[in-house]
This record gives sequence, C-alpha cells and structure tokens, in this order.
Amino acid sequence: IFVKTVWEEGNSNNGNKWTTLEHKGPLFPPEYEPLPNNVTFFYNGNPVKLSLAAEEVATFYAKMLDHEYTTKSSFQENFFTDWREEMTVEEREQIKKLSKCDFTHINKYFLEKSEEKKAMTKEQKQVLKEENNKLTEEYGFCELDGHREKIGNFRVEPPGLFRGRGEHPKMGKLKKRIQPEEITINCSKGSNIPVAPKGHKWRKVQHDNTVTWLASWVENVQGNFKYVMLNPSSKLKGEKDWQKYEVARKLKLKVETIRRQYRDDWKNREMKTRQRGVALYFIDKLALRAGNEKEESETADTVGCCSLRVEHITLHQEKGGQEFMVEFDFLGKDSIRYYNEVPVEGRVFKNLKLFMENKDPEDDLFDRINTTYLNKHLNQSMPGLTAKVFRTFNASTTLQEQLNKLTTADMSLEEKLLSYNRANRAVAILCNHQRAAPKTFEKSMQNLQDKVTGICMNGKTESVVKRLEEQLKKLQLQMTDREENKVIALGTSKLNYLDPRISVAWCRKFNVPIEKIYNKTQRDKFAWAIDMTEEDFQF
DNA sequence: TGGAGCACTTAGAATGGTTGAT
DNA sequence: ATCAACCATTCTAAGTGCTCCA
Repeated sequence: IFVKTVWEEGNSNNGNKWTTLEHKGPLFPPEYEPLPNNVTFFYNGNPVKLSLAAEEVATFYAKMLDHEYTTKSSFQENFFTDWREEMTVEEREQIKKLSKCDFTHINKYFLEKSEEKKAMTKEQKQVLKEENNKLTEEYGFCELDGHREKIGNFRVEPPGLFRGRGEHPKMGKLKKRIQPEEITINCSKGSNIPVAPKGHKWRKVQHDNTVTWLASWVENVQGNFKYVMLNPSSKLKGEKDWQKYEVARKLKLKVETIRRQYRDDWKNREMKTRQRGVALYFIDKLALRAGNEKEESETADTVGCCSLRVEHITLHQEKGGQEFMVEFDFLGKDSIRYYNEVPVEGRVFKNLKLFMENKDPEDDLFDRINTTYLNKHLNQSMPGLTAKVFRTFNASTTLQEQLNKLTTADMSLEEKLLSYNRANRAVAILCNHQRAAPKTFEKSMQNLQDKVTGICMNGKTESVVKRLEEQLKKLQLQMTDREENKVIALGTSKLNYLDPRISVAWCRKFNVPIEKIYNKTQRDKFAWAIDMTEEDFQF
C-alpha cells in the first residue's frame, strides 16, 4: 500500500531519498563486431578497408541510409567531420568528401542481417528472449530501502549518430562509446559495490542519498548528464508523482485568486508586472510551457511562453468575426509546431501591442521577465507552485470536466470507453500532443479505398461494404487532424498530466474495469491511485 | 543577480510484440 | 500461415526548475 504520510509528515527527512541502495551497475552495450571481409566500403568507386574505429562509425551512417536524416546537409557535415576524427592519418588523407563515399554495400549487409533475424524460428527467438530476460533479471533491478525495485534504464546508451529533433545544429555528430572510467556509481556505503567490467574501473563511487540515481555519466555531444534511474512503478517515483498531483489539487483552491491577480496585473503601471500578467494568462489559458532560455546555436530554435518572440504571434483586431484575435505560430518542445488562433481580452490585446512596439521580429515578446522570476512570483501565491503546475492542473481539470459531460450511467461499456477516449483527446489537443503520421498512412488509405470500390463492383454483401466504409471514414477523420503530417497523439505523454485518481474514480463510478483504460505498465505506475479509498478521490 | 551545473520530468520516435483479417 | 495494423515498450532527447557560486 502506498504510504503518502511519508511525504506529508516528513519533508523532514532532510531531502534524503533513501537509506540503503544496492545495485549491479549499468549494463554495457556489446563490443563492436567488425564487418566480414566480403562487406566493403567504397571511396570514389574503389574498395577501401577501414580501420576498426573508422569502420564502426561508418556503419552508424550506413545503417541510416534510408533515413531522412542522411539527406540533411548539417547531418552529413557533422557526421563527416566527426568521422574523420576517428580515422587514421592515411584514411584522413584519402577520404576527403562524403559525396564520394559509398556505404550501400554495408547498408545492404545490415538489411540482410535484420531479415535473417526476423526469419529466425520460434525456438531461436525464444533463446534470445531468455538471454535478455536473464540480463534484465540481473541488471534491471536494485534494492532500495530493502525493497526490490525495477530500474528504468539500466543499459549504457550505445554509440551512434546523434539524432536531434527538428533543425538541431548538432544532428549527425558522433555519440561516443561510454567507458566505465566515465561512469559515476551511486550506492550505499555498506552495500555490495558494483563491479566494473574486466580490466576497467569506475570513474568514481559515491554514496549520496540526497539523489535518486544509481549511475551517471556526461554525454559528449551536448555535455548533458545522463542518469540511470528507477522505473515509474517504483515507490520513489510513485511518491513524487503523487506529490505533483497534490500540488495541482492545491492550485484548484487558489486558482481563482491567482487569476484575479494576474488580470489586475494587466493594468499595472510597471511593464514588468504587465508582462508577467499576460504570460501567466497564456500559461493558464493555453497550457503553454514555461519557456526557459536556451543556449543559442547549440540546440534547435524552439520556445515556450517566456521565450516567445515577436515573430511568433500576429495580432488581428478582428478575424473570423471575432474581436482581439491572437495568432500563435511557433515551434515548441521537440520542435512540434504550435498553431492556434485565440480570442483574448481587450486588455491583453492592448498590452501585447505595447510589448511589441518598436521591436524587431526576433526580439523577445516578454523582454522584462523570465521563468525564474515568474516562478518566484508564483511561489509567493502558493508554496510549491511553478509554471508547469498549470499544465498538470488544466489537463486534469479538462479530463474531469469532459468525463462528467460525456458519460452517463445508461451507456454501454463501449460507449463509456468512447467517452473516455474523447475526453483524453480534448487533453491531447490542449497540450498540443502530436506524433508523426504513420509512414504507411497514405498507402493504407489507398488500399482501403481500392477495397471498397473493388467490392462494390463485385456486388458483395452490403454489410462488408459498410464495415469497410466505416474504416475509411475513421482514417479520413484522422486525415483532417493532420497538420504538417502530424496527428493528434493519443499516446502515453498525456499520462504525465492526468491525475490517475480521476480515471480510477470514473472507472468505479461507471463500473468500467480498470484494465480497459490502463495497461499493465500503467497499472503498475498508478498502483498508488488504484489502491486508494473513496475519500482520496475528488480531484 | 545571473549563470553554470545538476537532477529530475516530459516527450515523440523507434522498435518489438500481438492480434485479427485474409 | 501470412501480413499488416495496432498497441505496448524502450530509448533517449528536450524540457523544467532548483542550488550553488561569484
């Protein structure tokens, strides 16, 4: 049973995350396996036998030949620069232009290899699976405060070419192989210290119980920290998750006051305060992200609320019969496009005009504020409140509202589930969750269309035609969602924002089995909510 | 007060596995 | 039995926000 009192009483545990922690350390990817002699790389039409290091990097590129990445010039340039660093002096002397490199033979080799793997017998696949299970059993768990807990990512990330999202300036750079000498191990003092691979030692072994990670290293492309951490099903993560929803729940009690306050700020004599008021309004109304500053030219050019630039919004005094329209068009997290036309209050509109006065398109819209300032202000309104809490709060509130609106007791199970899906859809739209349309999208449309016409012509039964037409309609519906070949995602990301207690309560109220809405992984993650008693329910 | 460093959550793509239609 | 569509899982990039230091 989930013990929430740990947090409520405590907070007094001085920020300690655990008392004892024991694990086996991370699992390293297999060594590089050299290509067979009959698989060749060609330069300028001539076969070239590469050194081991250069060959490995070449295979990273060769494996991606069919991917869009390899058509992008910055990917090609970054790859080629980093590849040349791995070459011997002689190789570097010889291989000077990527356009003269021919990886197709290597590419074909890997395609064949994956075909072979697919064609393996059931038994062979089973053996492979067993081996994998054994590794998971050994490395995939740790012992934290006497409990066996699942680890989220126990494998060290294998080397490869960096796949940044959107127009990332570093795409294609070589992500180097991590050595044990670069890894810091975190575990408790008296525990069995993980053993480094033969002939190696760890960078460092530490015993810091104020952090939750088991191992860490610094990645070479962007210099970011990487961590081995626990699975969401663990108690440690579950408590943190619960805590997040508790803050959102507290906001419910305060939100009207906060809204009144930021509306007041719109008429403040200080520009800074006005900007704060309008930014908060966007964060609240549109569920925008906070928008921290980012290192220019080190990352893709994406923004959130505080980092919006003048060029990202267009003001329309009147549009589509509505007054005071703001048109948003910018790239957000993961370079997902945010496009929205929103009617706003006259005061907001006037303020936006003011903020944009005498500025260039590339100037900051909210030039007097940043996320730190905003969060400091929010924290004064309510302890623990930050910009991101609004996303959790508004997503959860939307789900609850939609569920109330769309579900009735007399519905069949199927109808109830449809309502649930629709409610989730509303949240996905609010949070602008999108994913790439499946590559097979166009094709499957065409296939279906062909089938329908084919059957009609053959005079098959009406019911078959009807069923197919329904499928087609469904696809077409998805089609209308499409914007820049993205579709509204009903995937897993929404689960980060929706208080599971809302869903659990809904299931109980309408007699829907929990496994209809949560799969195994989700049930593990939300075990704390599923086990809860009635009084904990109301969001 | 601002920036670097660090730890943690959130995110879509890729991959892998299952299912259901043919 | 096959194959594609669907769904779950894995992977790791890309955010948020706090702390520490000058």
